[in-house]
Amino acid sequence: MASGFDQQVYAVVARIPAGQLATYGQIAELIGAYGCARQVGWALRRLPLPSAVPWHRVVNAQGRITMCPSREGSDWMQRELLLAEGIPVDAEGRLPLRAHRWVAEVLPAGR
DNA sequence: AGAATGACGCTGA
DNA sequence: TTCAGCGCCATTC
Repeated sequence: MASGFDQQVYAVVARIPAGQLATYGQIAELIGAYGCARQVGWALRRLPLPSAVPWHRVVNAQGRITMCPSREGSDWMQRELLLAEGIPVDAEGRLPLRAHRWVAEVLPAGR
């Protein structure tokens, strides 16, 4: 069952604009759970597919898709979805995170 | 209740 | 830049 934590994660992920990326740690921090980046990963793991949440826009701070056998290949699906968003993903799962970094618009008039 | 695991992050080598 | 180790914290056995 999706716990409140999971709902918060989905809510934040849903705020990520198309073509932009966010990290697990960033999501965790936005929901007030700094240091719980792993829990964010679990929330996405429990996320059934297909889902209305753009989970594919969430990657690790290393700027690479977390390729893990526990995902039953959903990691490669994420790569396909990112390519569809216009984000070039390397065969090793690496992507231009710095160029597509999503910045939560909660700051006063950026810049 | 205790120990092990995990879609992570950071620092050091 | 890549690899290894340690730390955080909730979930699972």
